[in-house]
Amino acid sequence: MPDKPLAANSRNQLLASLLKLDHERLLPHLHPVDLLQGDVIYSAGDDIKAVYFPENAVVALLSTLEDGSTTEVGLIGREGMVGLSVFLGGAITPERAVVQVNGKALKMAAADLAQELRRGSPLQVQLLRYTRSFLALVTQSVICSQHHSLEARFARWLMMMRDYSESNTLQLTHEMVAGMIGTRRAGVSMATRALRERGLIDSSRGGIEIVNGDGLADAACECYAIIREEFAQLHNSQMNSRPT
Amino acid sequence: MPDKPLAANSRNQLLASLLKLDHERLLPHLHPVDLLQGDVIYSAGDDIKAVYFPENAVVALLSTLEDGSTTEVGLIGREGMVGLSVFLGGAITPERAVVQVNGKALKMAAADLAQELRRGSPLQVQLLRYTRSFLALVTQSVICSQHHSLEARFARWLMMMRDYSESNTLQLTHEMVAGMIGTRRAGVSMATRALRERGLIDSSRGGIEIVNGDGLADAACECYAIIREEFAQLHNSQMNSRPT
DNA sequence: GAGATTCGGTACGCTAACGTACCGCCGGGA
DNA sequence: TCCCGGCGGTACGTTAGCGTACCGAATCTC
Repeated sequence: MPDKPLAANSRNQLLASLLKLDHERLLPHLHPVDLLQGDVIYSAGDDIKAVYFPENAVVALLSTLEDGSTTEVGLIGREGMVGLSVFLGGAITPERAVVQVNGKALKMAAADLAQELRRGSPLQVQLLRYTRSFLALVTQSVICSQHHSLEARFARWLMMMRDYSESNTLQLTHEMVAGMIGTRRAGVSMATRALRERGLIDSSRGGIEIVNGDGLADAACECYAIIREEFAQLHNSQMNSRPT
Repeated sequence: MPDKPLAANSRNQLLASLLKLDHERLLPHLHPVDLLQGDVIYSAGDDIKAVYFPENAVVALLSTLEDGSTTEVGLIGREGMVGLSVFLGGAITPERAVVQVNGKALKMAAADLAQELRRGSPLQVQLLRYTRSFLALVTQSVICSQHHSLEARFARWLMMMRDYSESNTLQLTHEMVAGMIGTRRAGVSMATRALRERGLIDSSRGGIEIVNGDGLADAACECYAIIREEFAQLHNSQMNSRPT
């Protein structure tokens, strides 16, 4: 099975898994947008006016507590959609969605998505599957943040960012990472040093480079492999239901 | 709006929200079963042969790590369904499901559920809504286990169990609680003592009694109120779409 | 009622991570 | 070119929670 997307198809796997017929019906409602790192797509409690199908952008869902501390509860990339709540029957989003990696996405009005789903679109089945994988991701994060060390979680997060962005070079400050994995900035600095001393990453001001992906995967907690497996299955099922 | 269920309706809110017509069509496929504390409904990786709509039973979803440590990632009661994965397009369950509180549930073959959904049942919409709330629950647990103290999480958990079981008396050992909130047994013992000294709970061998619910709610982290609110909304929407 | 088993209380040393703070450095803007 | 704000390195005291272990009490079994 070739990995090359059909010309008419989006690089977003959710959309790419649709039959050409369905995909073409959606096309007029899909508007390409550029997402820039730091862009806030939704704030907590926002009405969702549009959903986004990332093509090569990566978006993080952040949960915030009363005291201001935050933790990332999910990452969304090519395989999914930002704004799942709309699909699940809600109008507002409980979390902040922030762009982590620059890239393109296809924007669609929430109303258009609702309309498409009402007509019994195959997109429904794909979104259900994606919801399942996303739920698995969040679920794993619960036990991960309960039992795994900062360093192991950091390594997992770096690997996931690498997979999502398909790049070994990540532009981010320790402060941002701290907000993602839910710790202090100083903790990230120490974990960075530890991983650098093990020869797994290289770091500079505002950036981290992964120099030994395999090693970093070993340094990551088991959650990395589990989540990877879940999304590999999702990817397979998306590819299999794809037109030839 | 009376809280008294219609004679024909189940005490499970998901089912109760269906139109009489739809509900009656499902009836032949719904088999009452008694769930006993400790019963393992699914083990991790199991094929899901049946789903369960709890009426007054409470079921916990547990995630387990390689080293054997466990954490509860979700609770399911009257408002939902055990076996969401089936609805989300999966055949196997990633987590263990264990009965926490004795009670009745309605069992339905996975195949029957799939069939019902294929015919475009209103159950679909209800399950989507429930999925949304469940996802919110898991999401909140991520940030909770990252930032809140053992004692606060314990208090939250007790309050949630109280709400689900509608009883101030919970039968459970410290060991079991430890497996739920993902800590040591000894930690639960200490937290129990702390809450008892504050006059919020009473404890005996194999049991905990909540003597001051309001106080315990205060002792719980903010996550309790957030989740409660989410499920209150779900409950409202379930009641509103219910036949009169 | 004796013996076995489970359960809870408590203690000890230990470590990961916290909150905080200070400082030097790099890089962009005036 | 200088300055200033952001960023990262590092340190210090503190603490929550861990792993472990031991003991007595409650409960179950026969």
